[in-house]
Amino acid sequence: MRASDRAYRVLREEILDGVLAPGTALAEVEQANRLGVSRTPVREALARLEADGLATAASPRVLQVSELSPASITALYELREALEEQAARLAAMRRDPERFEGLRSRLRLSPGQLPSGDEGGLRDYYETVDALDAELDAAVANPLLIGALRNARLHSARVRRLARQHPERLRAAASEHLLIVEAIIAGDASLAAHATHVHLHMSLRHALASIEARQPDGHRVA
Amino acid sequence: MRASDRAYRVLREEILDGVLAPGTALAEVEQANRLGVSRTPVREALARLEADGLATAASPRVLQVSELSPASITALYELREALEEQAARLAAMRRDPERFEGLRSRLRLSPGQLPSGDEGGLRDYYETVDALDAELDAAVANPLLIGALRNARLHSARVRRLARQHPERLRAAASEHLLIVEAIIAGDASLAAHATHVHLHMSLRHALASIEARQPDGHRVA
DNA sequence: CCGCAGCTCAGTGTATACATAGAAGCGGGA
DNA sequence: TCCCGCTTCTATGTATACACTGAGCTGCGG
Repeated sequence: MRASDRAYRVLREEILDGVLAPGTALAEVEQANRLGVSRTPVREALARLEADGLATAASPRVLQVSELSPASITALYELREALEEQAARLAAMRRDPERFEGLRSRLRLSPGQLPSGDEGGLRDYYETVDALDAELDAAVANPLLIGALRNARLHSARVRRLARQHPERLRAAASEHLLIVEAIIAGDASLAAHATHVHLHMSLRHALASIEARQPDGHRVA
Repeated sequence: MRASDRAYRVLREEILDGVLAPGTALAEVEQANRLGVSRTPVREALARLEADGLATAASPRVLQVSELSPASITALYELREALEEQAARLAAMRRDPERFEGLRSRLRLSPGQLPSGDEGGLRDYYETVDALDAELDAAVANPLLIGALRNARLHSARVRRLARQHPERLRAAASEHLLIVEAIIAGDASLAAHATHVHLHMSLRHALASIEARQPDGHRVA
């Protein structure tokens, strides 16, 4: 694999996981030394991160890890609303019903598996959600829309790892996802879109509450 | 200005204008020689173009100017629907009404100025549309959404320059825009979104018809 | 003591040299 | 004549050298 790709993935993962906290300066030489490659691939990786919105140019010469504030999370959900409702609509219109049946089964089982509390159930659930995303992409069959969705998912993953996930919320999310999948299988575009809206609304509410609970003063998250 | 920025802008403009036709290979050395800079800034420019979706990696080593087919135009409009309806909704909710009044006046005058047929009226109209985009961005106040919108506008500009613009269509577009602006001033989010939907529908229909008329066999546009 | 000018230097922006891999063309053999 | 394999060569990927700008510090003058 190319060194620039590795640099990009490492940096991206570190930003998503919070290892590189918001506001951290991303200097070319420093990261090049740390990652054991030259400035050239690092430079390319940083450019990609900036294009993704995970890094922001604070001034012409300094690049920082993007802030993750309640405001920016709300903004993310406004974008997701636009993209995911459209995706759900189009998927319901274009899907091959059979391809979503496996997901329906898995989501029906999820509520029972999640309260177990072990790590396995949670990772399994996220794999199901990822599979749903993949099927949505396949059904939507719109490269531009998929590209925008992918970027939004990047930021979503960051929020997901910041917000503490309670089992009860995950169970609710699973049933929300189930409704979306059922609407898609039924070819009900309107229901798919509205169910997506509901899911995003609940998800945002939970994310904000979870972060607020963790950092009551709001100072540690700028 | 940085050489990489210049390279990016030149290449972008050439792609939008069709000087670099869809399918054209974008080789680093070739473009570097042509633009009079080294490979380094060209490399950065090409990476940005690929991130924009204006260039596509045909194989791991060859980058090409993206195709512009009826299918990809339809896909673009599906993305614009999602983004611009959301933007219109949010703008209607958050706008400072006074900032849109100038646009309203200009759009009311547009139909009378456009039939003149001269280049000035047309350029003036596009400036009005650009100003509308800028006011929308300001009102929406959502960096992520604005970023996605900007990218969609890039592709829209490409379609606009490909499709022949009849004065009658531009007059209709102006009145569609006027309705959107009036809805935003009135704070009517639902109307703003629906008016945007209508505008995009008419615009897509016109664009497809215009391209079909120009290239009946569909061979020159892959 | 404070403010400004000049300097130093760290870090980016660009150019270029080197490494490498993929593709195309050529030659030999069946 | 066709196919396979080798070679060569071109274009990308990476490293590094050089250029330059902007920020911060220091020292002088008021």
